Amino acid sequence: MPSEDQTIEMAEMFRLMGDATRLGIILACREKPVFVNELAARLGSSQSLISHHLRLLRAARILKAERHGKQVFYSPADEHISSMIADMVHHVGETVAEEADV
Amino acid sequence: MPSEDQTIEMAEMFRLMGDATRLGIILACREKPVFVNELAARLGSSQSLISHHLRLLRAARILKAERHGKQVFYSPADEHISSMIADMVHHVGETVAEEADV
DNA sequence: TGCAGATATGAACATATGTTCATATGTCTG
DNA sequence: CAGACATATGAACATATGTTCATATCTGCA
Repeated sequence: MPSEDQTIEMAEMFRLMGDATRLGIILACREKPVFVNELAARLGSSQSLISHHLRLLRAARILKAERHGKQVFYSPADEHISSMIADMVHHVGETVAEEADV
Repeated sequence: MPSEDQTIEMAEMFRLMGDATRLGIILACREKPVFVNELAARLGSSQSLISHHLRLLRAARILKAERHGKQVFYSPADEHISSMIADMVHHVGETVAEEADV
C-alpha cells in the first residue's frame, strides 16, 4: 500500500494526464520529439494553450524540453513515463476491444 | 496513436484517478472489497464525501459495488483496472526509489 | 543592431470540481 | 411496523482549472 505522500504524488500525475489536451500532447510526442508549433497544429489548439500545458508537464517531469535553434522539442521525461503511457494505451485498447465484442 | 475519442476516454479515467481521495479509495479496495464506512474511516473522510466519489468511480466502471446485507462493498470493476493500478503503483514506486538514490 | 520567427508568460474569465451539511433512501432486526 | 444502522443524494459554496487574448522573452539571421 503506497504511503499517503506517494498517493498524492500519483494523483497529481494522473490529474495532469486527465485532461484531453494535455494527454494529447503526451501521446503526440511519445514516438519522437515534437516542437511546440507542430503540437499546436496537430492538436488544433492555440500555441498559447499548448505552451501553458507544456509548462505544467515540464514542471511535473512528465515531459522534457530540448532546444534546437529557435524550436523547442518536447518528449517524455524518462522511460518510466513512456512505459506507463504505453501500458495505459495498451489497456485502454484492450478494454475498448472487449466492449466492442459485447 | 489512439483516436481522439479514445484519448478523451483515457483522459476521463486519468482525471478520475487524479484526485487523492478518489485514488485513495481505489488503492484501499484493491486487495479485497471494502464497504463504505470502512473506506471513510481508513481515509479519514466523511461518509458523504466517500459516497459522492464512489458514485463517480462506479459510473466510470472503475469500481463495482456489491451489497451484503446493509453494507455495500466496493472493488475494482475488472482485471484491467486492477492491473493498470498495479502498474502505476509499481512505476511510481520505482521512480521514487531512483530519485531517492540521487 | 533590428527584424521576424518561435515560445513563454500574465491577466481575466467562465466553468468545473471537491467538500460540507442536511436529508432521503434502503435494509435488517426487535 | 418502528427504530437503528448504512448508504445515497441534493443544494450550496469556495476554490481550482482550462482557455483566450495580449504581450513579453528569446533566438537566429539580414
